[in-house]
Amino acid sequence: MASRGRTNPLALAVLTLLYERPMHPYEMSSTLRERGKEDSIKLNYGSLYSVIESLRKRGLVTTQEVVRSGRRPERTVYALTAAGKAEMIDWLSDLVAQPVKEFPQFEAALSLLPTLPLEDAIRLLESRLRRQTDIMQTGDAMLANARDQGFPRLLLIESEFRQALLKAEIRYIRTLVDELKSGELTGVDFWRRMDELRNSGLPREEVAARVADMIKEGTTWLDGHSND
Amino acid sequence: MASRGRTNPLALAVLTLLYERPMHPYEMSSTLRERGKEDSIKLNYGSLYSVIESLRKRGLVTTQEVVRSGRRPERTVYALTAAGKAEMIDWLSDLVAQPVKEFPQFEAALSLLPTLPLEDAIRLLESRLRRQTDIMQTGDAMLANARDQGFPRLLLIESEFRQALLKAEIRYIRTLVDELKSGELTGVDFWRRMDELRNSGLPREEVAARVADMIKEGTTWLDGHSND
DNA sequence: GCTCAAATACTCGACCCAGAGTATTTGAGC
DNA sequence: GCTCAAATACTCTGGGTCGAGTATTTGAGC
Repeated sequence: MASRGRTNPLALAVLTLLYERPMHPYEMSSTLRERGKEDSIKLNYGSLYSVIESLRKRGLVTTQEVVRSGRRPERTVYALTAAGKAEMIDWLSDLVAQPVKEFPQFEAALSLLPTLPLEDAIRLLESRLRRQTDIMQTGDAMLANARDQGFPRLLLIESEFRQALLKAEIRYIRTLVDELKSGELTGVDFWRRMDELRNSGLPREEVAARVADMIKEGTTWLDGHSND
Repeated sequence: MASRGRTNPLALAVLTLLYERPMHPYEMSSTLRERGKEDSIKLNYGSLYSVIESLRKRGLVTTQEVVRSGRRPERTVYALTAAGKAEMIDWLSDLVAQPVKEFPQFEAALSLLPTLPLEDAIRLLESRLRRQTDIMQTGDAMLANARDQGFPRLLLIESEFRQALLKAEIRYIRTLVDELKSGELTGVDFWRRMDELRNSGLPREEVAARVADMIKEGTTWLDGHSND
């Protein structure tokens, strides 16, 4: 298995493009942009040229020819090798079938949320909700429009997927805000006491100690739930 | 706004830990692990030491003391500065309130899916569904168990959130598989014809041309839907 | 009191990536 | 036919990240 260097999905996109026909890097970037892939695959020039060079070193693509029109920079045209085609199929199949653990920033933020005062956290979450709702509506409008134009849904599944996740996110946060406000989420009472402690300028070590205690009180639940 | 160098959320986690009390790096990593944060914030030693060094350079933490017990390596204890506390609050607030565009690998995979033969794609998606379902059940069991132990839900919101997204993902893929099988998703008919073309060893350029045509036929729908 | 695995505590180098910078050419509008 | 913005086509550098490697110490079990 040549599963080294499967970090940047942009490299996979390059392989799929060269599966269609030989291309030079700049053309790859414009094609990806035209097809709307830059919404799903992070694309920037620096990375593009360096992933292509790394594919070449690994023997997955070859430089087919170097053309020059006028005094423009040379355009190096790349083509897919047999190994490249195999790697493309293997990598893509893997991405489809194997869920990989990812670390969305907002999940990190949630895990640190009680560091902020409760009231602030609620305000910030509500502000996020408004923005998310805007994004969701724009996306839905775009999809509806595309459908009306007769654009095949097959080429929009990644956007539909993103919208589905976005909606789930919104639903979860809405519920969370409600439960924070009503205090029905267990631990919120404690959060309130923590905020009071922090406000009434007690020695920070005292506060820290109590906080640590409260967090500790129940860490026995930690058992293996690995996924790779 | 000192919003440079807000790349790795691990740095934010470090700031929140030092907000509780001074610590040395290894203790930070064990604390994060104990509290189950490594599920939500990617943690590895190499990054830990380098993000701390970068925080120090930016004046957000200071080295408080260097202790040595026995002939063990020295432990450098770090503390939060005033600027560090401000940055922590600002950064965390930002993460909570501002949705950031991310690029999950599976979304990339979906956007390239029609590169694979239809039947293979379906098989792979079904295989993913099985794995996702397993992960989901493990997660639900873990959450139920924690709740039974009296563990405060407040400290589990990031896991609840992850489960909510996972379930949405499963729902979407289930529907997608159904629609691929029934052919009710527009464009699947075209996918089938593409597969036939590729199978009946026609000149690759011929195939490529027809594929490109089909993809092009409808790219006018592309209008701005930016979010940053 | 000996052994060996696990925990403690970090270091290092190779690779990867982002984004600003560079230089030319085309083409729309006056 | 001149100008200037947009498109074409990359290059370079600095910083970030990963994961394997190193070296000591504790402690459980025989």
